[in-house]
Amino acid sequence: MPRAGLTTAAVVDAAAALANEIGLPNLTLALLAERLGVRSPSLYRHVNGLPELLHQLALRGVDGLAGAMAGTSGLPALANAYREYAVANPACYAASQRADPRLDEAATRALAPIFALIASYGIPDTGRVHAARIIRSALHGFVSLETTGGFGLPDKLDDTFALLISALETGLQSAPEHTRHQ
Amino acid sequence: MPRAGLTTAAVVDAAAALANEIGLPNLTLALLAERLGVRSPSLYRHVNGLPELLHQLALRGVDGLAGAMAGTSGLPALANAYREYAVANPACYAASQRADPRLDEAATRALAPIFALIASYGIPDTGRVHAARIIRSALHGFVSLETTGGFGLPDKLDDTFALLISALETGLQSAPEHTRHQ
DNA sequence: TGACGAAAGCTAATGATGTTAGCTAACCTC
DNA sequence: GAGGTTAGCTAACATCATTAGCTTTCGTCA
Repeated sequence: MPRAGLTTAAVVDAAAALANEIGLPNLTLALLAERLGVRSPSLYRHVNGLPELLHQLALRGVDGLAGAMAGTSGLPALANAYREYAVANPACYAASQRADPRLDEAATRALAPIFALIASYGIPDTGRVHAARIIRSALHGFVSLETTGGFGLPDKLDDTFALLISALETGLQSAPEHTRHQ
Repeated sequence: MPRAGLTTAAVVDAAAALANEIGLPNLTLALLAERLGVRSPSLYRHVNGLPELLHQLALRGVDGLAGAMAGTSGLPALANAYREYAVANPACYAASQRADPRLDEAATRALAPIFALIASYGIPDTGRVHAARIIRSALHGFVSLETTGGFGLPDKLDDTFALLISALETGLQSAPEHTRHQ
């Protein structure tokens, strides 16, 4: 019997692809093993169980998001990069949204482009955390609803997203006055 | 052996309470049965399996959200009602966000207050679907991040939410011009 | 080239879960 | 108080994650 020649990276790759196809909640080690032409206990040579595999997918999601946003400049470019990554990798994106202390470091890195953007808006220090949360809320909310089919008909979603971005820009520019109030 | 005296409503109630405590993904029929002092097969007398139970929770979430928003007037009141319901019932809220054709009717009802609000903003017909999606994105994004612990420290989250609402109002008021473009 | 050791993948087995089938006894009704 | 309905039970099965331990492949080094 020939070997499958798996590696940790190959297993996580396959898991990401499979989860993106069938949805993260439907990802099972049994399915993944079948897809890889292997029995499920064999996966434990490369990945330390399902929770660990999910953590790897989450890491991939956070890093992928960070990489997608890293090169951008301006809110529209950043927002489009965020959305494109999430739509192309819905399972990794979903995995990355689970709270996990081991993700903190990568998450901070992923947030850097957002904070850089905020700084360029001239928002005072005291308002930056708020601004970052607002941007994340808008982007995550839209992307989450889009990838889970939460919007009814996906008609003209691109237009909605463009409007969301411009509303966000307008809203953020009006924010500094408010943030000084607290 | 005395009977537990369960009903469908009691089972769903307990499931909602339990799921709100331990998180929707951790809800299991075995745990629910234990909580109710009953063996898990007995639950099938009242609920047709786990998927059906999750559907009931989703229905509860949608209806609860609709009820919370129904009496409000103005975006801040609507937004606060939305957030309060979701924070108080995180599992039902999470369940309600799964795409499910059987939820469409209730979902449409739940969206009515949002469309009523939008109409009062004087946004033209062509922009209302966009505006509704934008409001849902902002609210769902914030609430989703809050309830899953997605924001790091929950410090001053109330302030962030207030700022999100005012940014949303500002952004929406600037939207009509854009919506006419399409 | 050939032996040796690490480790990839296997089978067997265990415990948790959801689910179905069928039994029994508690309750409601007449 | 008798009889039927049905709530809750036990037994059983399929699927899953996971562990233990065996086998055999493969790289390495004499």
